[in-house]
Amino acid sequence: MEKFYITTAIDYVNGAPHIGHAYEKILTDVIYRHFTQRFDKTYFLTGTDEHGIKIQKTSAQNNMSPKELCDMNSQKFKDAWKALNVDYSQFIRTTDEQHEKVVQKIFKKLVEQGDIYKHSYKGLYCSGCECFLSEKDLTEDGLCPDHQKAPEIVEEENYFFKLTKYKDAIIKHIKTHPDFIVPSFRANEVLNQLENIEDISVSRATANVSWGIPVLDDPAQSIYVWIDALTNYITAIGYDPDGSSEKFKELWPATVQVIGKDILKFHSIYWPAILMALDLPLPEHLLAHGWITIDQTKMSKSLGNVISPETVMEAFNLTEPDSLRYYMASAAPCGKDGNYSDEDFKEKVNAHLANSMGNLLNRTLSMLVKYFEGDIKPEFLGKNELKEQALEAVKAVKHHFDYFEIQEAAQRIIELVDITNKYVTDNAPWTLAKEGQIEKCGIVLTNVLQVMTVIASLIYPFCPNIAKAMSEQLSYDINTKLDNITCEVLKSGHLIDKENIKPVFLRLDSELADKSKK
RNA sequence: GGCAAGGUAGCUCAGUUGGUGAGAGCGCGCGGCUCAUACCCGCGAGGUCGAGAGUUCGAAUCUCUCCCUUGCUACCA
Repeated sequence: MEKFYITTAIDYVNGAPHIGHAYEKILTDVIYRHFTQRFDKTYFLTGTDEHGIKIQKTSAQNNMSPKELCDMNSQKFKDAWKALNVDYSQFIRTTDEQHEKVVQKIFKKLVEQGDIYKHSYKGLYCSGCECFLSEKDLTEDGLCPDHQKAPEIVEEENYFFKLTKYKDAIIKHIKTHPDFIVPSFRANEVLNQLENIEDISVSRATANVSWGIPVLDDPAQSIYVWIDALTNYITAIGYDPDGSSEKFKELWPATVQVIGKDILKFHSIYWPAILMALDLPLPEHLLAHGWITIDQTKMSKSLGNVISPETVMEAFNLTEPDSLRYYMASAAPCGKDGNYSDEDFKEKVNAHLANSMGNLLNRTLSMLVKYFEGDIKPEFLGKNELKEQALEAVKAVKHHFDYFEIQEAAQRIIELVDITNKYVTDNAPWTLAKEGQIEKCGIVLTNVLQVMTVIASLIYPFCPNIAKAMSEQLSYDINTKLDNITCEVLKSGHLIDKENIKPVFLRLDSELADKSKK
C-alpha cells in the first residue's frame, strides 16, 4: 500500500483569496485526486498562516481583534475552496491551539539542542517589512524600497536558527536528489542562494509583534514566521517532539509540497534545515509553480487586475467549477507562468470539454438510443480495437502525473478523445445502420462507450462533476482505481433512455463571454 | 550588476545525443459528413527556425559575437 501526502502553502490571511491562490489549490487538488485513484492512503493538507505584524496592524485599523480578522478571512479561503471543489483532508490554521503548543515545544527543543541561540542584533528595521534590512536593500535615499520610509536603527536580542550548520547537508541533498526540486531548473537558483546563506532570526520582541506564539519560558519573545508557519506541515498531522501520532508516522515525509516559486527559498533551504534539526526526513518533492498572469500582465493589487475565482465563475455564469479547474490546471506547463484570459479560457474549455469530449459521449449515446433503444447487446462486446489505445493513454497519464506534468496529462486525455472521435467518423455508425450492418454498428458504439468510461476516470481529477455526470450516463463506477481499468466494464443490457442523455458540459456562450470583458 | 532560461507558422508552443522535403494544437480558409452541444472528420497555410560569423559533406539543433525577452538574485500563491 503506497501512501501519498500532499500539501499546499498556507495562505496569509491579510486579504481575500484571489485567482493565484486558487491556482495553487486547484493544481494540488488535481494531483491529489489523481493519486486517490491509485493509492489507498492519501492525504491533502491546506490552511492559513495567521500570525504576524501585518495581521496585527490590519485588524487594529478595522477595529477588530487579530483573531476576529483571522476567523473572518480564513473562512473566505475555506469558502473559496469549497466553491472550487478542492477536496482537502484537513485545513490547518496557525492559530490552532494544537499547532501553537507544538510549535512552542519544537522551538524549545531546538534551543535545548543548540540549534537556536540568542544573539544581539543591531540593524535597520523596517516595521512595514517586519524585518531587518541590509544597506544594499535600501533606495538611494536610504528608504525601504517597498514602504518608502526610512528604517529605524534597532538593537534587539533575538533568537537565531543555525541555518549555516545545515548548509552542506542541504546542498548535498539537492545534488543527490535531482527530483527534490521540481521543475529542476529551479534547483540551480536554490544552490546559488545557498552560497550566501546566514543564520536566520526566528523570533521578534513581543513588544513589537504581539500577535505571535510566545517563546516558552521567554514570553518577551514571540516566534517568527519560519518556525511558526513552515512547521504546519508536520504539526497538522500530529508531530510532537515528545512523541508523534500514528497518523504522523504513517504520512510523513510528505510526497509533494506544492508552493509558489516565490517561497521556494524558504521551502528548499529553511524548511529542510528545520527538518534536519528535528531529525526528520525531508519531503520527496517540492513543486514550485509559476504565476498566473492576467492578459499577459502580472496580477497585482496596484494594477487593479486582481481576479477572484468568483469573478470568473460569475462572468461565465458557471454553476460548476470544472471548466475553471480544467483550464487552470492545464493552462501552463508546471513551474512556468501561465496566462489567464477570458478569450483563451472560453476557447479551450469549449473546444476540449464541450466540442470534443462532451459531444463525443452525447453523439454516441444518442445513436445507441436511436438504433438500439439504449441497449448493449451481448454480440457487441469483446471486440474493441480502441482498447489498446485507451490503456496506453492511462499509462501515459499516470507517467505524466508521476513527474507532475499536469498540462501534458490533460493533453494526453484530450488526445484519446480525438482518437475516439476520429474512430466514430471513420466507421460512420449511422451509415452502418442504414446499410443494415446492425451488429457492426453496435460494436462500434459499444467500443466508444467503453473508452468513454476510461476517459471519465482520466478527466475526473480535473473535472470531478463532469466525470460524475459522464459516469452516471454510462452506469460506470467513477471510483474505479486506475489500475483496475479494463476498457471493458460495460456489460450487455439496457444502458440508458433518451431522456437521461444530457450534455455533460455546455459550451460557454460567446455573448456572455463578451459581456464579461467589460 | 551577477546567475539562469529562452527567442521556431496569426496565437500558444514541440522539436532526445547535428542528417529523409521543418512539426502539433487553437484560430482562419476550403471540402466532407449528418449520429451529436452549428458538432465531428479531411485538406491547406508556404514560417530567412532573433541577427551575424564560424565548425561540418550537412545545423533550428555545436562554437563565438551581438540584439531582445523572461526568471532568480531582492517580503507577497
